[in-house]
Amino acid sequence: MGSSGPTPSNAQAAEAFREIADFLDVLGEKFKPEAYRRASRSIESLAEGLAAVAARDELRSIPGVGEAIEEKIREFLRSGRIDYLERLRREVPAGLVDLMRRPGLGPKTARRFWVELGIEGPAELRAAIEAGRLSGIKGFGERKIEQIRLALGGGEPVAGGTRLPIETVLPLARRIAGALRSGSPAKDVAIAGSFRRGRETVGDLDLLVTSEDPTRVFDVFSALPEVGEVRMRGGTKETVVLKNGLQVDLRVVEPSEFGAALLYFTGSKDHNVRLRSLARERGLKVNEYGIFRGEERVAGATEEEVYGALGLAWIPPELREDRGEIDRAAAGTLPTLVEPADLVGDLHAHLPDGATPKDLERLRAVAKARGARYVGLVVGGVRDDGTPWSLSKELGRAVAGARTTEPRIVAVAEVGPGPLPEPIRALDTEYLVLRPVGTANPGAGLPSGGLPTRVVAHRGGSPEAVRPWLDLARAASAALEVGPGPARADSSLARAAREGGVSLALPLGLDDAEENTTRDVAVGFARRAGARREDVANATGAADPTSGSKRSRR
DNA sequence: GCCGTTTTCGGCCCGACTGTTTTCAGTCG
Repeated sequence: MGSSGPTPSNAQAAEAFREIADFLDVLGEKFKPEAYRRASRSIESLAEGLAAVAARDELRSIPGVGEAIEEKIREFLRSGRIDYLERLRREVPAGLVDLMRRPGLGPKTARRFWVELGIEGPAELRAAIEAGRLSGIKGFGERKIEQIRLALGGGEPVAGGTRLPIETVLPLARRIAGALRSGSPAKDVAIAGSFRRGRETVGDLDLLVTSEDPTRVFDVFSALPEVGEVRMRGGTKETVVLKNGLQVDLRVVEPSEFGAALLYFTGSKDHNVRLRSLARERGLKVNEYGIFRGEERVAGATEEEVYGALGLAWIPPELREDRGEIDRAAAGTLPTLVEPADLVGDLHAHLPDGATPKDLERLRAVAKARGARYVGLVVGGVRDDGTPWSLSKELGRAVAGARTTEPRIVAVAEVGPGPLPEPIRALDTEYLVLRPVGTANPGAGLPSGGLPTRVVAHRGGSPEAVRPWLDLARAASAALEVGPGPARADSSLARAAREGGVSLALPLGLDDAEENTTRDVAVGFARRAGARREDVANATGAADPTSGSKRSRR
C-alpha cells in the first residue's frame, strides 16, 4: 500500500472495488454493493490498462463507472490506495466479510452477529455457538445453528469462487450432456451458464433438460461416474458436486418454457437485468418461465421467440455481457460470428518430440477430418534457453513431400523477437510464428530475416504486459493466436486485437483427443471478442499461406 | 453508486428454497 510506486494493475483495482462492495454489504447498503461489483467486473474484463483509459479521459465509458468511481480510480492510479476503502477497513472488521461468504450466511446475518452479539469473525462465532449464546435468539433454531457450525468448518472460507478453466470443463460437460441424451428420458439437453457464453473460466455448470420423467433423469444423473455427491434434489432441480469439485445444477423444465429458461440461466446477469428493464418499458415481464403480458404468456419455447417478443434479434450467447449487444440486436446490426466450420487450416501446429513420418501422416489425417486444407507445421525454431533446433532430416523430407496434396503441410519456424539465428534462416520455411522464446523480449522488435511473421502467440497475463506483443502483431500484419493456455490470447485481448485491426489465428487443436476442445474454446473466445469469419486469418476467405509469394523467394 | 425513448430523480430482476415462521426474512442463482 505504498503511496507511490508502479501503476496498479486492473486486477488490483477490480479487487479494491470488490472489497468495498463486501464492506458495504456488511453495512447493510442496498444498491451500492452491486454498483461497485458491476464496476469491478467491467474493469476486470478490460482489454487495456486503466491508466491508458484514464489518459484518454474515457473512464466514464466503462460500464458501471460514474462520477464517484471514476474519481476513486484516479485516486488509485495516482496513489495506489483509495481513502474510502481505507476508512471502511478501519470501520468494519474483515472477519465479517469472511463470515458473509460462507454458505448459508449472508450480509444480513453477519451484520446481526456483529451488532447484536459483538461478533467480529469466524473464531468468535464458533466460540459463541459453543457457549450457547445463539440459542433462543430470534431466527436461530437448532437446524440453523447446526448449518452455521458446518459452514464454519475448516476455518478458511470454503471453495468460494474457485473457477475452473473452460478447457478443463468442456470435455466433462459434453460427456455429461451426452450421457443424459442417450441414457435418460431427457429430451432437449443444453448447458447454460458462463460455459455457454464461452467464458475463460467456469464456476459451475447449469444443465437444462425437458423430460416427462424428471425422477429417472435425476437417477441417471446421480449415478454418472463423474458425480461425487448429491447436494439436493427437489421436484425440478438437482444439485451435485463432481469428483473434481465442480458443482452441477440440473433443471427439468416444460418444453413451452425451455427457451425462456435457457435464456435466463445462460445470463449474463447484467444481460438479463437489461432485458428485464427493456421488457418493463414495453409492458412485458420476463422470467425463467416465459415472457408475459399480464397473465398471458407471449413466448417461451425458444430463445428466438423470447428475443423476438422484445423486438430483438437472437443474440449469440458469447455476446450476452451487456456491452451494447442489446442495442445492436434492436438495430439489427449484430455481427455474424465466426464458427468452427469456417476454419479451413491451422497456422501453428507442432509434432511431439521424437515424432516420425508416421506421426506426420497421423497429424494430416486428423487435420483432414477437421476440414483443414493446410497446416502450418513448426519444423524448427529457438528453444527457451536460446539454442536453435529443427526436425530430423527424415521428418524434414516427409514435410517437404507433403507440400502439394491436401491437407498441405507448410513449414514454419517458431522464433522470438529480434534477429533470426543463422540455422533458422537456413531452414526452408514459409513464414514465422513469433513467441517469447530465449531471452528476447518484445522490445527487440520483429524478427528480422526476410520472412513474413504470420502469427503472434503470447498472452503473458495482464493486458498491460501483453500490449507490446499486440503492437508487434499489428506492425507485422500478423494474426494474434487466440485460445486456451498460457501462450494464447483470451477473449478480452482478442477484442483489443480485433478493434485494433489485428486478425486472429484460431488453433484446430490437432493434438487434442477427439473432443475438439482447443478449437471450440478458441472459437468461443473469438466469438466473445465479436470476431466474424473475415477477422480470422485461417478461416475460409482468408489468404491461403500455401499460395503466398514467398515460394518465389528461393 | 449508476443510469436515462421513465434523464437530474427514483428506480435498481425475480422466483425457489430453507428454516423459521403464524405471514416472513434471508440466501441463492
